[in-house]
Amino acid sequence: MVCIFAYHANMSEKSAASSGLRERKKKATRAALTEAAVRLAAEQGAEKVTVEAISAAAGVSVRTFFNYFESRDDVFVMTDAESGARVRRKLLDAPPGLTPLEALRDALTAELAEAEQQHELWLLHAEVLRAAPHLLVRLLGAHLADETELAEAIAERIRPGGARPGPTAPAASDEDRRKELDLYPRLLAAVAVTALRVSAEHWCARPEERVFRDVFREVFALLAAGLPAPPA
Amino acid sequence: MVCIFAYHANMSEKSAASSGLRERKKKATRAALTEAAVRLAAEQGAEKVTVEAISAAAGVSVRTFFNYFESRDDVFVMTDAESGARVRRKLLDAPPGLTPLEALRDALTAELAEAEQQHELWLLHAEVLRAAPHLLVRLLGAHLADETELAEAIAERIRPGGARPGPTAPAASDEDRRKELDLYPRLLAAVAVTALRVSAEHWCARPEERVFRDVFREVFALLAAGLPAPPA
DNA sequence: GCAGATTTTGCATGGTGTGCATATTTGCAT
DNA sequence: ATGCAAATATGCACACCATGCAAAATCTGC
Repeated sequence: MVCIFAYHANMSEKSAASSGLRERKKKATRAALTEAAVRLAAEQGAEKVTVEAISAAAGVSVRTFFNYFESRDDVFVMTDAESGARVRRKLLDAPPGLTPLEALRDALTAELAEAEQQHELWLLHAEVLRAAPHLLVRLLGAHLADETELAEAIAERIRPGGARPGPTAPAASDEDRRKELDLYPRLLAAVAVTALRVSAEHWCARPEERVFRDVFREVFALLAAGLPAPPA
Repeated sequence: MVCIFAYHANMSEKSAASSGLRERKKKATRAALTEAAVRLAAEQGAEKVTVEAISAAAGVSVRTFFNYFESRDDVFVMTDAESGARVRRKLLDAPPGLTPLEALRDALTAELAEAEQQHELWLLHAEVLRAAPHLLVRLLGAHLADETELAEAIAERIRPGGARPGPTAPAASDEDRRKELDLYPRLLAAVAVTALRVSAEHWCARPEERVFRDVFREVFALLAAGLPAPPA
């Protein structure tokens, strides 16, 4: 039950194509489990779905399920382990003329475009999460796990090379890395993740009214303007 | 396992002094359970603490534990059920000259001052949560539950009486209430909660450097300025 | 005190999660 | 192909989590 923050350790260990079949089979099993879980949850409600049912639907044993997911709830999170890394890469590669907030907005926009490919399952997933706030919290937790790394990328973009005012002791452990982070990168990362969530929630509540990108851009415009009171 | 979002239903039902001893005893039992849980967790790590141990330390049966908390993890959240209501009240009572962001900042500041009273246990709690990110996520979930209500209060402050542009169909259910909310109040509420969290995390990482209120005010200043890139 | 409501408790039951030993599958070199 | 080493899947045992139910203990108002 160490949990949430380590459940893609499997893939990241030697991720890059350590060997074809093994890697592919693991990805397939993992995908089968998540898809089975989401489809079952869409039918009968997330709380009614047991690990046994999911495992059976995916054609593996219950024990194998727990080899892939630390807990039952984790299977409903469905986070792409490499998504965070892509966003950070895009952030660092963005034109230097952009403000941090703009660069972050564009990086997230690009990532969202890629996520649109699994459209159908994604929507089903959203439906499940709406009915089970409990699981939505887990998803937030997954995003939270990426937050510190995103903050580090932001800090790197602002001050390439890592030069920072103040004491520059060499930081090794995770704990130390968190302490070394400035307030601004942490805040920007956290606010960006929040902005993404609010955009998603608001758009999900009225999907027909506007396309998602418009909501997303309005949110970032509000942030850039300092969250002014809207005109009466 | 319905969870997280309802675990203070007990007290809010008839909260206001339905009868002296009963109410006091319930509060005492609940407090004893949370305090026992936090102290045990501080000693041996949150994951090692069983419900049985907590119940024993608090002098009640295991079954009684589950009368107070929907799940084992909930005991570590330690959220004051009335805190959200106080913040909303303060927000609505704030001087009309303040911007929404300023009013929210002051309301939260005032609430934090009250929370300082349980200083010692609060710090112990922070220590436990740092070692168990899993539980920190639960706390975020608790805050998330307050978020929608906070957003409603913000909307009310902006437009007293609830007059909003667009279709004004009477909204009854919770689902409908969420749909009716504008983007701005939702965003402001979410960002404020996030700002609070980041402030707390940053301060906890370097408690000796600055007092908490200073960190908190800097965060809100950054938000009001539109999150500009910090000076090199 | 007493009747009625509330709370606590023990017990039974089923789902969740982990360690360990074993069987199977895969990668690789021969 | 064949055999060996590493990784993976599985079954089983066991502890913990969580809930429903009925009986006992406690509190409230009279």
